[in-house]
Amino acid sequence: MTQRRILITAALPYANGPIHIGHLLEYIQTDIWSRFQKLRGHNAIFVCADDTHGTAITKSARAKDCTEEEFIAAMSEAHQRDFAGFQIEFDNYGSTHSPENREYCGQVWQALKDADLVSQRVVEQFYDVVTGESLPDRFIKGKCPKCEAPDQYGDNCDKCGHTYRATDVIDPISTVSGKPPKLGSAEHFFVNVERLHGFLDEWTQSGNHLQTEVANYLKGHFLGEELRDWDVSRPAPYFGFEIPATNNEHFWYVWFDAPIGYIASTRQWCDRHGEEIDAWWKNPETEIHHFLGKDITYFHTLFWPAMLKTAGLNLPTKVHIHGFVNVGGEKMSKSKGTFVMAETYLRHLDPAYLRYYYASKLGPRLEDLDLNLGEFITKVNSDLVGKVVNLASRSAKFLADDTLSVSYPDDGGLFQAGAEAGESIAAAYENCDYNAAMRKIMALADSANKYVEDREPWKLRKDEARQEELRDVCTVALNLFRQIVIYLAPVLPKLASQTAELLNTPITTWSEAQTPLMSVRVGRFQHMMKRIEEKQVHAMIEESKIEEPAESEFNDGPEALEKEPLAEECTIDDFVKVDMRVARVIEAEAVPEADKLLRLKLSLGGDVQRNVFAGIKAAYKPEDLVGRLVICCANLKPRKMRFGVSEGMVLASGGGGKEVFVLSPDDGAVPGQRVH
RNA sequence: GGCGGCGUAGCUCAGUUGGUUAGAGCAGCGGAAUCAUAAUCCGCGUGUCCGGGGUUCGAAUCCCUGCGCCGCUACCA
Repeated sequence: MTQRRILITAALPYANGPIHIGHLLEYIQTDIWSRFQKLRGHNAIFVCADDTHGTAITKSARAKDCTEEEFIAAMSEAHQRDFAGFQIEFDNYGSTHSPENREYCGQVWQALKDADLVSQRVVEQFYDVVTGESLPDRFIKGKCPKCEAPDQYGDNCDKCGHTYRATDVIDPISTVSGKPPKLGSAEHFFVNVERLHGFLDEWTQSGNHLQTEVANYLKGHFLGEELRDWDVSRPAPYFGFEIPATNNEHFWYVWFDAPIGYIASTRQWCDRHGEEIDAWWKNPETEIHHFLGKDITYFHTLFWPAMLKTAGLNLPTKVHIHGFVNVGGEKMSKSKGTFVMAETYLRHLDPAYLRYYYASKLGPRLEDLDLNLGEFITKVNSDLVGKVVNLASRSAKFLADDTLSVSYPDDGGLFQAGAEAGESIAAAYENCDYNAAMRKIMALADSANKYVEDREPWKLRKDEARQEELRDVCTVALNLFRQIVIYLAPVLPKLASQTAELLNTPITTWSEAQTPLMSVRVGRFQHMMKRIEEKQVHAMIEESKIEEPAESEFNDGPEALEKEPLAEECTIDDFVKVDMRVARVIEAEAVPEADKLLRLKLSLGGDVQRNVFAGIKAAYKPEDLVGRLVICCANLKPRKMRFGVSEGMVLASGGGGKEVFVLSPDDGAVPGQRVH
C-alpha cells in the first residue's frame, strides 16, 4: 500500500463558549478518521485552532471585564482541556489570532487583489437600536414593498414572491429587539465570487469532493443563479486583523480569516517538525480533508475553494459534512439539561462511551444524529462491556501470569475470517461509514463469544488432563479479542493501550490484526471499562439543567404576538362572564385513541370536580400533571366529544403541539378561588 | 414562497448497480449455561417498507403525484 499524505481538519470552534456534546460529534468523527489513517500507516496530520475574531468576542470579553486577548487565551485553554479529556489528539492546535494567520490572510488577500476580484463600496445597513448589532436581512420584518403583505422577512415576500432589499421594507422592525432598526452606512470590501462561478460549478458537481446532497444543495441554492459579491470586511472597531493599506479603518470579516487558520495551524506544525508548508498546501500529492457541520457548508464549499483557487493553493480533496446532534429526538435544551458541556460529561462518564456511541451512529451522509440516552446506556453496556471486554474478562484470568500457546490452535477459521474482514472494515472507516464498521466489528465479537461458549473453558479448567486445551481456547479468545480491539482502536484508543498492556504487545498498525500472537505472557486482567449506570447519566443531565439566562435584560421577541395578533377590545362585563378558577389536577390519563388529548379530572375543592379534555398530550406527561394547580374555565358550556364530555377548559398558552404551557397560580392559591 | 433532505419492526437504524420468504442491534417473551462487570448462548418478528399512480417479468429500491417531518434561504462566527 502506498503511503498517502493527508491533511485533516475539523472546523475551528468559536472562542465564544465552551465545547458541548454537539461539538464533540465533529471532533470525535474527525479524530477517529485521523487515528484510522495513522494506524493504516499513512502520513496524516490533524490540525485545528480556535476561531477567535468578531464582534461576539468583544462583547463577551467586555462582559468579563477583560481584553479580547485575555478572553480568547482562557477559552483556548478550556477548549484544549476538553478535547484532551475526550482523547481527541491534534497534531497542532492553533489560533486564528496568530502571526502565522495574519501572514497567510495577507497572502490570500493579495492574490485576490492581483486577480482583480476585490472591490469597495458603501453598504446601507440596518442596526438594532438596542443591541447595536448589524442586522442581516432575515432579522428584519415588515410589510412587503410590492404587495404590502404584513409580517414579511427582509429579503423576499412569502405572499407575492417578490424579492427586495431590507431597506425597501415598509415599517421595518428588528426581530432582535422588536424595535424599528436604525439605518447606517459604511464602506465594505467585496470579493467578486461570480467570476469563479464556472470553476465552482465544475468543482462542486464533479470529482466527488462533496456528498451528493451537498452538491445538490449548492446547485439549487447558489450556483443556479448569479453569485453575489461576498462581503469580507467590517469597519473599525472590530476584533480581528486590519486590512493592509486601509489606515486601520477596515478589518477582515471573521469568516475570511477563519478557514485560513487551517493553513496557519499547519504552518505551526511544520515549523516544529522541520517541514515545508508547501508540501501540504501546494502539493498535488497531498489530500486535504475538511470535517465540518452543515451550518457552515457554503463557507467551505464556495468561498473557501474560491480563495484557495485564486491563491494557487491545494483545493480540498473532500469536504465531509455532518448533521446536528439531537438528544431524545429534540434539539439540545439548556432547560431540559440536554445541552451538556464536555466538562460536565467528563465529571460523570467515560469519554469512550460517547466516542463509541457516536461511531455506532455515524454514517457518511449529512444527517442529524439522535443521542437517545436510554439507547446510549444499553448500547455501550451491551456492545463494549457485554461483548468486547467480556471476551478478555472471561478468558484472560485462566492464563494470568502464564503464556499463550506456542502455535496458533485450530479455531475453525475464526481468526482468518476476522483478518479477512479487515479490509471491508477499513473501507467503511475510510468512507466515514463508522456505523457499518461498528456493526461488522460487533459481528466478530458475537462469533468470538459463541466460540468461548461452545468450548466451555470453565469446564476444561477443572480437568487436569486438559490444561493445554484450556490454553488453546484462551489463546484463541484473546487473539480474537485483540483483533477486535485493533479494529476499534481509532474509536477506543484507551482500550487499545489496555489490551497492549494485558498481552505485553503494543498495538501500532492495522495490519497487526492479520497475525495472531503466540507464546506471549498474559498479564493479570483488570477491568477495562465500567458499565454505565443510569444514575450517572441522570446526574449529568441534572447538573446540566440551567435556567435559560436572560441574554440582556428583557428582550423577548415579537414572534408570538405577530403570530396571533391582539383581539378586539372587550368590556369588563364581557370579562366577568368567563369564570376562571384555581383547580387541582387529581387524575390525568392519555386518551389512547386521540393524538393530542389528555383526560384530566380537576378538583375545585370540596367535592366539586370537573372532567376536562385538554389538547396537551404532546407537551405533558399525565403523571407530571397529577397534583398540580392549574387555572380552568369553569363555566364553559359542557361539550360532548368522541371520548366523553368535557366540562371546562384548562388555560394554557403556546402554539400547540409541544409548544404548550399550562398556566399555574403562584404558591398559596387554593382550589376553587376565582381569578379576577 | 423557493431549494435540499428525510419518512422501513415498540426504539435507533441497515438495505450496495431494481431480483428469491425485507434485515440488525436494543427492548420484550421462553429456555440453557454459570468462566465473566446481573456479562454469554439458543429459540420466538406476516412490519399496508408514509398514501396513490406509473415503468418493469419483477420496486423499499427508478419516475410522477399527494401527505407529513426537518433544515437551509449569502453583512447568523
